[in-house]
Amino acid sequence: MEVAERLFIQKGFDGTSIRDLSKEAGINVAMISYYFGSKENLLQAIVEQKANYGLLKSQEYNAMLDLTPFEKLSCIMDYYADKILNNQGYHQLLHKELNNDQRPELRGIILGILEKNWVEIRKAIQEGQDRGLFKKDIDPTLVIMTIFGFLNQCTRKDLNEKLRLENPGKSMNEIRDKIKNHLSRLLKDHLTNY
Amino acid sequence: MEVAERLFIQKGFDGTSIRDLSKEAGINVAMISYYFGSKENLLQAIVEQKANYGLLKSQEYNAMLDLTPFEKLSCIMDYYADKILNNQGYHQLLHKELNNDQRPELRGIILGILEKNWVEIRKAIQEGQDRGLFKKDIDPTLVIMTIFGFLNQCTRKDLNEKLRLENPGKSMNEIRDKIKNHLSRLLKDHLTNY
Amino acid sequence: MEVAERLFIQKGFDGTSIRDLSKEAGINVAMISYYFGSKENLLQAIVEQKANYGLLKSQEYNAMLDLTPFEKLSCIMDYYADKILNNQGYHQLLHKELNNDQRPELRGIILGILEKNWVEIRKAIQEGQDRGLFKKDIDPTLVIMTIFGFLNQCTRKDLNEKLRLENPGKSMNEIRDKIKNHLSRLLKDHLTNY
Amino acid sequence: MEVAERLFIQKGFDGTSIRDLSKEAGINVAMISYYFGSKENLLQAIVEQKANYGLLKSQEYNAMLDLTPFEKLSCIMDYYADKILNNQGYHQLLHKELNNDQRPELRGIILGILEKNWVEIRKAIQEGQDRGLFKKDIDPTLVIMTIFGFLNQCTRKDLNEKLRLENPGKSMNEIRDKIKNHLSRLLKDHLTNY
DNA sequence: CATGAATGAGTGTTCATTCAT
DNA sequence: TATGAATGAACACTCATTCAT
Repeated sequence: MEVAERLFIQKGFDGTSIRDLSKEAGINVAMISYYFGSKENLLQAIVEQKANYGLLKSQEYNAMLDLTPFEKLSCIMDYYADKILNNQGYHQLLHKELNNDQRPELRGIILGILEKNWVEIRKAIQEGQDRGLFKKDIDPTLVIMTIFGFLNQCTRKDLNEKLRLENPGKSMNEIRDKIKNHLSRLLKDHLTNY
Repeated sequence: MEVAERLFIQKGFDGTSIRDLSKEAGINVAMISYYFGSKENLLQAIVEQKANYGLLKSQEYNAMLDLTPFEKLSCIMDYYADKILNNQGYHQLLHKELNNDQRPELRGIILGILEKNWVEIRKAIQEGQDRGLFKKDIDPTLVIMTIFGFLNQCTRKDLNEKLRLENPGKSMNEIRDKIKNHLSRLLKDHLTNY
Repeated sequence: MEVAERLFIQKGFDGTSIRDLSKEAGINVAMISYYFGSKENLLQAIVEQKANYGLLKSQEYNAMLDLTPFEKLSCIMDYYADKILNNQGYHQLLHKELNNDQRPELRGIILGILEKNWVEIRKAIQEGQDRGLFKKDIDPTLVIMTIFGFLNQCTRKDLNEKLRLENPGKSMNEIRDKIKNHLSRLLKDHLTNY
Repeated sequence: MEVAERLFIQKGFDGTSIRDLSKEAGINVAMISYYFGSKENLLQAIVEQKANYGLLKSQEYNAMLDLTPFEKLSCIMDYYADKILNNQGYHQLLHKELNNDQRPELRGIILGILEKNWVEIRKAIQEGQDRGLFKKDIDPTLVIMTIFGFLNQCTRKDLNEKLRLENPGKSMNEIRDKIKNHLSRLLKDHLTNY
């Protein structure tokens, strides 16, 4: 499944044959059908395996209760940033399948996965707005799109490379912190009544 | 080529056979190889045809000379927003191929296309920073990633739908204005020294 | 289709691969799917091509009007005997598929073909019975089963061989006449009030 | 083996996979190879198990010594009729494999089985001819082909159904008696010098 | 004795492309 | 310029069988 995830991203689902997969994984071609039933099921299995990768565990969320809305939002964003940046390939896979009409069932699953991620962030934003700490005339949906749109860009290999080149001497962790800080500051500027 | 663009997005490049294309376009299967040489060349032709779609024409840019950096940035963003939102399918196609290792030549072309879009925005941001109107401790790259990341999200069909549902009674143009306003305000908040 | 008919009999439909067919027919493996859509359609095409092989042409039947019922029956039987003995392979193919639950549509077609053959014979028998020339206490269905059952046996390769060995010096035509005479005499003995 | 017999008739030997068999029989896929060595051996085992199903036991035959040749023939035919009608599936299986060139060894076995059935009938016919009770100018082979050809037709599912519909209210046993009577009367008409 | 895992060979079908016309 | 016919290669998948346990 690890091999498949990688190849599906590199060559696309339809562009990857089970012979490619079996050769790369060092297994027999029949094994994919044997274990997963079909190539398509393999893709679905990959997606579902990490389905809950970004869902905040309830205890983590409860621990945030005494934080300000912005701190909370910032925490959650950091959380998702880490999750996405640690699973860049998987995340790209999700988005590659997202617009594909050929596999509507899988599409539904992916939409469900992504939707979950939205909920927590939306809650935090709306709490801030309700408590008068965030501007009220801001559409949370557009904000969330901004967040995930930005994190999405961070999974692009060429931009990863660009960031690395533009920040010579910085470790991947430092770059990652930069990304998180950017997001945090961006939203502070945008949401809060300074 | 229009049919191909549509099908390549709906079903992916490898998921679309030239028989699908020829049937949908009402032409002979041999025509694609005949005119384009190969299916891959067809894809490349599609990409290259619109290659310069987002490049500001020089006269448009010159007309901006007397604008403030932020007005200039805002203009350019509006310009790209329109271009991208009017060519959502094409834009998705670019990003689908962007991570595909199978067609490195095409990948290079796409990177070139996207890079052009960056340049103008980067110039405007840096001008603002140089003239002390924008905060200096902001990384333009991250800002540009934010902009295009957000516009990218706007090409997702499911999010198009979500926006439509969340803004009942609003026309597509009004929603588009909302998107542009969000971008403009987001960057004003983030970049300028209020 | 000739090659397919032969191989389907020799090795069975499922026992014959399209690679067998293409090699034997000297064509490309893709041609069967190309022309017939599928291997199953090929089988169906073979069956349907000869579908009316045994149907008496109306003018032939009209010419029989002045014959006695038994002469008429005898004529028809001779007719079918020739048709079946000239298409032994095809006839075996029909019976091989007749009990196969896997291809119900084809089964229906075959039943229709065989049914047509019954009608004319039944008519002749019943005419004889109505005119008091044939015994009335005989079930036409069992008689027809006897006729086709016997002709069916005649298509067995091993029995063909046995008949040839038991009738040394006789040509295939002479053996065929013997078969027809047997049928004719058998039914005369059985049906007529001597 | 019972399951296999049924499926081999329904779907053909090549059309039945050992997975079909194992699922239907509720056993492990490896069991067939384990017990029978191969799928082909399973088929052979099925055929051989009932190989002697139609062979008159010697004591039964001896009891016939004081019967007339026609009574004897009639007895034997009744005997075979019962055997075949009680094992319609098996009988069909034999005939399906009879023309299959793929498994010559099995073919030989089947020919041997069917041949045994011929011998007793031929003996009875020839005894009648020798004793001047049956017409001498009749070819026993054609008579036997008529008998087994007819009984063969009786194993066709569609004709079973047809007979049932044409004889409403009659039990299967009554229909079976009708079949036997037909055969008996047919041969009396044909063979004896009334 | 029995089986789940595994495999190489083979299945029918579809592929992008070529070519004579 | 345009196309129907044809093809070799590749496709996802299923096959009967083997083998360690």
